[in-house]
Amino acid sequence: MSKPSLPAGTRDFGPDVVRKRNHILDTIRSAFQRYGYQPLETPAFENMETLMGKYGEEGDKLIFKILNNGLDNPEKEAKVRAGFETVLQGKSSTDITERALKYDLTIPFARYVAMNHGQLTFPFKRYQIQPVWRADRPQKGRYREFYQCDADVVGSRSLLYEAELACLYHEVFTNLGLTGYTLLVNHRSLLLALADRCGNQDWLVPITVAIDKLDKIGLEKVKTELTQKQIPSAAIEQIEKYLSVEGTADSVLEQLNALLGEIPEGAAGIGALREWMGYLADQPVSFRIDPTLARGLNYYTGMIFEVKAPATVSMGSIGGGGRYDDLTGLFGVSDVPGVGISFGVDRIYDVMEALELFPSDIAQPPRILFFNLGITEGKVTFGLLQELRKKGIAADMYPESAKFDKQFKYAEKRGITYVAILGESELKTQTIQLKNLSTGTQSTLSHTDFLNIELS
RNA sequence: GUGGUUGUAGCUCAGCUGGUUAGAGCAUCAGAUUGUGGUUCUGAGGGUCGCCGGUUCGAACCCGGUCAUCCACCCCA
Repeated sequence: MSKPSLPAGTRDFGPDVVRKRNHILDTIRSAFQRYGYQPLETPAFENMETLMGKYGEEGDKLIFKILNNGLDNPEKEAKVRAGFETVLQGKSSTDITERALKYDLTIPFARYVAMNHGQLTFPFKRYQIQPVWRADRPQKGRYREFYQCDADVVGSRSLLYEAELACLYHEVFTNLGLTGYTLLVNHRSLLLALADRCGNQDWLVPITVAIDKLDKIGLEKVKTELTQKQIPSAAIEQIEKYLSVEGTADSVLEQLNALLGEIPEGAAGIGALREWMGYLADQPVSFRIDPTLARGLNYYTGMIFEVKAPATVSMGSIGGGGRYDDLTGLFGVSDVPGVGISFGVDRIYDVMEALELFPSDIAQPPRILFFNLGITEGKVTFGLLQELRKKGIAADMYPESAKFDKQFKYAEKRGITYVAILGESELKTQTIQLKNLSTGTQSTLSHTDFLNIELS
């Protein structure tokens, strides 16, 4: 029997961790509800065709596939062998795997909307807090099973929603005490306009992939990568101009206007950002327009968001989102535009742990531990224990008669402040001793007085 | 998927150029102390040195493989 172990990239969450996670999840959930989003849950796994091809080529590789049952059925042997050949060629075959674990919450949501669009009232706002799975190689801040918290609204093109989602980010991170975050925004149309300016809109993907790395690898390496991707040098000059844009939001938009304003997509993107900023003018939301922000998921078409953790913790992005014009079109229902954001709870947890942002009173041990001093005494003690529990006071009792030393130490380890002692002599006098472990004070009380006590 | 790091007690780690019986701190258990904890003292239990093979008179240590781990790249929350 080998030692038990966990699959790579997964974790158990002990009591302390769950409490802290719940603190984050509760903060997010209550904000979602205040903004009028409704809860939704979808299955852990979906049909393969629901997920495949939605996240790009890289994404497909990272989808966890579930092996079909009954592959040993002799009647299916030919099919299974053919399917296996397909898999060996690096493709996927539903003859081997027809289901896969969900990779994010957005695509399953799109599937849900496509299946239920007849019943839904638009604009439909939903939030969803569930685990997702990625067959990535784990490393810092990257897990194979992690939670996403998404808020999306479908059925409207109004930029009011982009504005409210920015407020939502601000509210959640402020309530968590994570004030050092940065909200980066951009508009896909600007990137499209840049590709156009360079001479070919098909260059959108290679250009965005390269410039997205600017702050990581520097301008020279970005230019090298663009050259390698056969982007002509005249185009790279344009890109370099685009990348040099910086400053306040207004100044960035002005510079972009000079660069891309003549191109319809450019004008549209700049206009959208201006309108969005108008809604936020009197809101406490802070953000930065980052023309290099691209985001990998290829279904985004409008504004895109990314939340960066404070630079001191090197954690990369702890949230992201954007507008997609036609996500449900992938499932045969067109004309349902949407916009949404996501919180990466596991990374937020890591960041808050690193910055020591969790409140210290997050542990909730029972208030009182009843000592166990024998079966006869225990009967009375158990009765009092249940009375306290009925009154809503968290209390616990030591399971068997043991030395005081042991019972005291147990109370301390669990962080319990009060112990209640009912032994032979208290049994006779129908009293109980209540001791406060942090002050050391102790008093003898009648049972009724004890049950009415106000704990400090 | 590619490259590297590290695997020694429940946890964090020592362990010399290969040399008798592999250590420490914390944790656990017991006692000092049979109805009053935190501190202290004493003692005990706990290890196939990740696993498999090789070199050697001899391997925790050197070599090969393998598994796990963490980190970086790719990509991403």
